[in-house]
Amino acid sequence: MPEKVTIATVARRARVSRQTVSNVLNAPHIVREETRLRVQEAIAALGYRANQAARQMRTGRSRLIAVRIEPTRDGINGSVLDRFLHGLTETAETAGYRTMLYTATDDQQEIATYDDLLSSYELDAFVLTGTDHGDPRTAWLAARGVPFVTFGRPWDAPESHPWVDVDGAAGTAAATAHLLAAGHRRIGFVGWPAGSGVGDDRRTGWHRSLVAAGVDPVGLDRQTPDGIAEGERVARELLDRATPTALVCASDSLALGALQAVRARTPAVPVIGFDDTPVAGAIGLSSVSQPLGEAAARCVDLLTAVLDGSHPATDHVLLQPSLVLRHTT
Amino acid sequence: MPEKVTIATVARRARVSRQTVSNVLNAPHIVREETRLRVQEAIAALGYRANQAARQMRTGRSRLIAVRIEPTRDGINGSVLDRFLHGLTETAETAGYRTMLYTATDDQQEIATYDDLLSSYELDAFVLTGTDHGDPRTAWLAARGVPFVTFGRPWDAPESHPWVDVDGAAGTAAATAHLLAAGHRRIGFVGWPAGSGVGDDRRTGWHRSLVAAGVDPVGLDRQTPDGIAEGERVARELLDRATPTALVCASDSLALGALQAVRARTPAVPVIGFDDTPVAGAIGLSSVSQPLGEAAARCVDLLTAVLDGSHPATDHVLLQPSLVLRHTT
DNA sequence: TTGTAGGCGTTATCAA
DNA sequence: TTGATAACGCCTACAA
Repeated sequence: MPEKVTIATVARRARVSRQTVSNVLNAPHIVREETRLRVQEAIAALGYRANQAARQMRTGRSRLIAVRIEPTRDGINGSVLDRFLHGLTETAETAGYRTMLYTATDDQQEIATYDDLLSSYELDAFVLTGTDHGDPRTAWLAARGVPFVTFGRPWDAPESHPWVDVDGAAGTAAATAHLLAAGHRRIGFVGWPAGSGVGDDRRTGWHRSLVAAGVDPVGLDRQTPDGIAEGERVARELLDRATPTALVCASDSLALGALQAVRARTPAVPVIGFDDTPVAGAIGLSSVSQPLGEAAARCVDLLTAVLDGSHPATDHVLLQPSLVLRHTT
Repeated sequence: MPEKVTIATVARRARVSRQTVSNVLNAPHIVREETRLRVQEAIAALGYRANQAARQMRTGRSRLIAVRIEPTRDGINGSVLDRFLHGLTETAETAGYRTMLYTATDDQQEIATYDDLLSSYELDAFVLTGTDHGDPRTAWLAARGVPFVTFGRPWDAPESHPWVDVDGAAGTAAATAHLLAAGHRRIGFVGWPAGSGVGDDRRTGWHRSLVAAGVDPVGLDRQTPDGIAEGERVARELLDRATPTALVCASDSLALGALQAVRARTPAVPVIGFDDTPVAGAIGLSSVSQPLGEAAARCVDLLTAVLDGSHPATDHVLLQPSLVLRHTT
C-alpha cells in the first residue's frame, strides 16, 4: 500500500514550500518556469493527486454533480434516462466533475434529499430530469441559489433557468410528414393525457403537421397513460372508429401496443414510435430518436458555465431529434 | 439562503462543547441522557447535518462507493446493469452510503480510475460488475487492500474475495427442464463462445439438464458473440443441421434473433431467452429472470460488513434465477 | 517569486 | 461525563 502523498510530500521533494506547489496547481502562471517544472516532475513522480475533501473544505466546492436515478417503470422508457445518464457521466468526467446518484419517490422527498446532499456533501450542482408544469424542485433550488440544469423544458416559464431539451414536436412532425409524403392522409396519434408538457409537445407536432397538409385532425387522436396494453387498446379503438391508415405514437411502449392492434391489417398500417429505445431497434419499429448523448453534453456545458461564473449567451438548448425508419413504415 | 450550521452552532445552542456534540453523533452511549437530549433537540431545531468533507478528513472515510457505468452496447443487455445499478443506489442509500459513477473503456483505464478515485475522493469501496477469468482489476484492488465486492463470480478462485452472483446454470437448466417436461428432447442451445465465465456457466445448465434426461447434447449447440443478427444466423444454422424442436439462449438478444429464425416453423419451435430484459416482456419472450434487486442488496450487505470490520460467516452469495414463461413457449 | 500563518468542520487524544 | 487542543490536507492572505 503506497504512503499517502500530500502537497507537503511534493513540496519536500521539489524543495519548495507547500504554497508553491499549490500555486503550480491553481495558478501556474505566477510560478517561475524552472520551479514549476521541478514541482510538476515531483507531482508526476509521486503520483500526487489533490485531496478533494481538503480542497472542498477550503473552497466549498466538491466537483460533484448529482443526478437522480429512477425506478425502471416499464423498462422501455426507462432506457432513455439510462442512456442520458451514461452520457452525462462521461461528459462530466472530461470536465472534471464526478456524478453522484440519488433516488427519490416524489418531489417532496427529492427536495429533502437536495437539502441533505447539499449540507453533507456540498454538491456543486444538480441535473434534473422529467420536469413538469409548476415543478416544486426547480423553485426550491432556485430560491437557494443552487446551480442546476434541467433536461426538459420548464413548461411554465421558459426563461427561468438553464435547460436542455429535445424538440418533441419537431420529432412527431417529421414522423407525420414522412407518412404524408408516403401518401397517407388520415394519420392517427396515440398519446398521453393532456397536461404533461412532454406529451402535449409531441401531440402538437403531429397536429400542426396534419393541419399544414390540409388534413382535419379532429377525431384522429387518442389519449392514454403509457404502456403497451394501453397503446393496444386505444389504437384498436382508433382504428375502429376513425379508420386511420397510419399511426404516430408518443412513445415506443404505445407504439408496441399499436403494432399489436394493426397486426394483420391490409393494407398494412405503418406505426412510428418515439425515443428509439432498444426495443424499437430489436423489433424493427420506426421511431423518433433523441440525441441523448448530446443532450447530456450540453447539460454539462451549461453547468460548467454557471459554476465557472461565466454567463454564456444562451442557456436554453433545444436539440432536434431524428427519424429512424425501419420495417414498420 | 440559510446560514451554514456547523457542530459549533449546535454546541452553542445546546450549551455544550463541540466535542460533546460529536459524541452524541458518534458515540451516544457515553453522553449523559439529559445532555444528549438537549443536543439532539438542537440538532433537529437547526437542521444540522455533519459535513462529509470535514468528517472524511479526520476519519479517512467518505461513505461513498463507486460503480462503473457501461456504454450501452446493444441496449438490450445493458438494461441488466442499469437495473442492478438502481437497486444498488437504493440499498446503499438506506445503509448510509452514496453511489458515485465512473466510466472506463478497458481494464487498465479502469484501474487508473481506481487510483484517481481513491486518492482524490477516498472512496470507501468499489462494486465491480462483469468479472472474467484472471481479472486484473480485482488483483489490483486486493493488493492495495481496497474493499470491494463483485457482482459476478471470480471464475478462477472462488474464495478470493466477496462476491454475489446469480446461478446462470440453474437458470438454463430450469429452462431446459421446462422444455423437456413439455415433451421436447432435441433442445438446442445458442450461446457465447467458450471462455467467458458467464457464458460457459449458462451452457453448463443446458448441457447437464439434457444429459440428465438421457439426451445426447452433441451437435445441439452453437456459439456466437452476442447480438440479434448473430443469434438469428446461428439459430438458422442449428435448425437446418441439427433439427432441434426447441431453443434455449444465453441472452435475450440471441433469443430475439432465434425468434426470427424459427418464425413460421410448424410445429412452433419454443425459444427461451436469458435476463428477462424489457424487450422480452414487450414481445412475449420467455426468459430467465435474475433477481437483480436482491443481488444489489446483497452486494451492499457484503460491503458494509467489510467496511464495519465485522467478518460475516459467508461472503459468497449465489442467488437463484427464475423462469418467466410467456408466449414463446 | 516564494514562504508563513491561519482556518475550513470534524474527530481523537487526553486532561479536568 | 465533559471540555480543550491538535490535526487531517488544502487554499487564501499577507509578508518577505
